[in-house]
Amino acid sequence: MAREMVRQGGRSARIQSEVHRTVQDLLKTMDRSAITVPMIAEKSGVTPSTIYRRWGDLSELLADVAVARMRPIADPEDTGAMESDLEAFILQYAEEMSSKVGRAMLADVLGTMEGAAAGKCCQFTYQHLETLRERALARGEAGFDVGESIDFVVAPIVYHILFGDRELTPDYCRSLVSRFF
Amino acid sequence: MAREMVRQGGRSARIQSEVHRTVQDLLKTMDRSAITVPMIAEKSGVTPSTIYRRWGDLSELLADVAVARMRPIADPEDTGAMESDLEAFILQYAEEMSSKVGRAMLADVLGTMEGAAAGKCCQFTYQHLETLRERALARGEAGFDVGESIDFVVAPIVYHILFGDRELTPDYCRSLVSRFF
DNA sequence: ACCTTAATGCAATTTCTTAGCGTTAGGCGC
DNA sequence: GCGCCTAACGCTAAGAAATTGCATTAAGGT
Repeated sequence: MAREMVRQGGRSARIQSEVHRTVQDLLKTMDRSAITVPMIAEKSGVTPSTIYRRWGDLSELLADVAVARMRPIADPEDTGAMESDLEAFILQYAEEMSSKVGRAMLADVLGTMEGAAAGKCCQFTYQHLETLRERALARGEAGFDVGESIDFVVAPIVYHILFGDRELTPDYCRSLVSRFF
Repeated sequence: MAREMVRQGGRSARIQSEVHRTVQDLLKTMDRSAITVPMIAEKSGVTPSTIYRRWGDLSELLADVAVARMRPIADPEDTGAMESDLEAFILQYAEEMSSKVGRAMLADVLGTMEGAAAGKCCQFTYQHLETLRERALARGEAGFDVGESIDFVVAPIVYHILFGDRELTPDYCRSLVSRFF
């Protein structure tokens, strides 16, 4: 579910954004395990059956909301040099994702194998890295392999966030970046 | 929930293993999203309330089962040399985890932040790697840093499994290992 | 402006979850 | 071994959530 809307204007869109907003509000206020569909329905002024029909179940709705929140609004900061660009991006990425809401979003996105939630969300970081790479090339720098940067830098960060087996200090993140180059 | 049992013999243990077995059976037969607590209860001859009391909810039960399945039964194979040891271990790890049930287990384990499911399961791979390291040292080889091996080899594999953004070929896994050394 | 139909609302039904209470059976001291 | 204590279970009823059919609303195209 969580289908692409066939009708993307008017009431349908209004309900989608209303539901999304309500979910985000609730995520701030309470624990995710306490959130229910009827609860979201009431707070957003929509009947539960509408939510079930459009999103299938709670986990898919949460995944949908998480993906929407992860969707980038701006390109990563331009610091003037490739390595510092990547470092800045990674530090921000690590901070966002390791926060309480960030981990919740990751869990929501990975929690449902249905839909392309995980795929979409990993595309976002891929695109950002691609932007950094092109920017580097435009400057005349050597550039870097985006796939390898994911293996060397992004993957370890995500791993440690998910399994909670290591503190994600800025120093550690920086060491990942410098190890990559 | 999914607490360590206070009483670990007799009926309680029998029920636990019966429920676990039933869950594993169901996972083979049907999609995870179709499995319900009452369903497990009936097939295992246990009342639903018992399951809810012991495990809290379905996701925690699934996580518990997944951790139990991931718990290693034997040390990794001894191939005679450190690099081939690690390669063999990683190839098996990648194959197990990228399978349908493997991905489901990962999702289950990561799906619940309650309990230490994720922590336990990442400890298993840590211990295996530590075994390989000690084995290497006993042979007089240089050994390797377990944490770094996770960053360089395990993390990329897990990342690509979870986000489904890349085919996990044996060649790719081998390249991760050789890149690490 | 009208027509078609996707999408929603409502309500009844089914299914799942929770909680109280009595019963069973480990584990422990004797 | 024998009996006590209580963790853990089964049963049942109440409560909450999920599903489904049918009527209604409102996009989007003609």
